[in-house]
Amino acid sequence: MAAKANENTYILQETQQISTINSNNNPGDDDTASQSTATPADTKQLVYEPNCNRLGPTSNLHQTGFNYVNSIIGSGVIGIPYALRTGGFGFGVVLIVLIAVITDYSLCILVKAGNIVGVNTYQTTQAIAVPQAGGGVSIVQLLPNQPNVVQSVIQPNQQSVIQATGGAQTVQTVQLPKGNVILLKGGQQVGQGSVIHSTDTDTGIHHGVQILSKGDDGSETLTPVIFEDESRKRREILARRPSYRKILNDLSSTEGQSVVTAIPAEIKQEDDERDGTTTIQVGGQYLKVLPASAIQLGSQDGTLQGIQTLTMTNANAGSQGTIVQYATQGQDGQFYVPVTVSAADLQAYQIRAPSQTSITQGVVMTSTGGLQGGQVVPEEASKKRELRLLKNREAAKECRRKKKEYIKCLENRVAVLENQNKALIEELKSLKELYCQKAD
DNA sequence: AAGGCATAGCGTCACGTCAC
DNA sequence: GTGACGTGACGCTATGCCTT
Repeated sequence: MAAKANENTYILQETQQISTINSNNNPGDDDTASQSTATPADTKQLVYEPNCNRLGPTSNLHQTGFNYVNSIIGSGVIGIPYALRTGGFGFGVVLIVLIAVITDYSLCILVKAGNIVGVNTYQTTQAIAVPQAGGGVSIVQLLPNQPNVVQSVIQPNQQSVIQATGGAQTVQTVQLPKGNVILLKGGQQVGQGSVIHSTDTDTGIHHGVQILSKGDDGSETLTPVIFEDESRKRREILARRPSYRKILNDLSSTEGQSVVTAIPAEIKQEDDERDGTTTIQVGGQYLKVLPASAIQLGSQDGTLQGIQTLTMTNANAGSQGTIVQYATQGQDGQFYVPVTVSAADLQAYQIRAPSQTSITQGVVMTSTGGLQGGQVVPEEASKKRELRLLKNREAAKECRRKKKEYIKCLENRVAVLENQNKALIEELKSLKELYCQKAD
């Protein structure tokens, strides 16, 4: 996809927070790039992020000026980040090159000390940065192989303009106010997952960069740019296998939800308003307390069908009740028998088996901790294993439930962000129209 | 109706993490 | 070090949908 001539507009909005770009994660890289450590002797170096979302490789640096960046070819269209050490500037800033592949063309964004200083779209881009007295890159020339030239005048912390002349894929106007939204027009595309290496050592705050691409058909896509350190954090989080309990606890705390805690340490109780039953937590498990009247051994039609095992384990040394687990051909489950129920009473406890299951295997009842109703007393090892399996079974259920809830949360968040993106696009539209009117 | 396929849910195992 | 817990991975089963 070739960018149409004179139809490229880049607008940055809001304060770009990238003030120091500190690359890392490059195997073998000494990772010393910073504003204070880079020296003119430093070789300009692209630092490759092996784990970043990127396509293609090819970056070659030239000692003169900026760097030489080959475009990355790929129909997938993806942002490709490289951090630069640019000691050649004499003041040791670290720059970023973000390449957004546009099929055969690339978008090159150079970020210096809080400002994006150069934007270009060429198949191959070569840039020269000229430092100015007082610090900062004030003039940037992007010199592609083709006769396209982009010149920019960058003033630190001020709106800057880059202009280009000539060539079929000329960038005509690049505006760089304090901002972080890049608007592309003229059929350009920027893929998801673009990454910018950044570390704001002063504030630690990163504002998301979003790239708005406008297609030939008028469609617009706003693409968030993921900062490298955010990406790294995400990878770290993923590597640590986050606990959905923690996630959901966070969600619960933010959403004002609470957990019942007014029950003694070992057993927590809460009432389920949905079905009127009571749920207790025993050693981390959540079990439903069933009154004798509610428990019937046998299906609704009175036949014993489907239950293969009925296991009773006393998780609390017989002082607080017994966990009863039943296994059927179709569905397993468990419930909690309070301590007030005697062994004789237990005879009255019956399992309300799922209606779709059938009981033909007989019932095996085992118990520990004083209840003598069982027919088989398992050995210690098998008892422990049974308990472990029981707990793990419940834990797996809980984990899956939380995972589903978490995924729903993410989906909701996606919907919210999509709406926000739409709103931002509309805002950009209106601002752009306003700007054009004033320009006229 | 039968078979194939995709999907969801479950139980279990293995492993990492954490608290003690 | 050890046990408890959470979670990914794997295999199995049930269910629904589609095709033949």
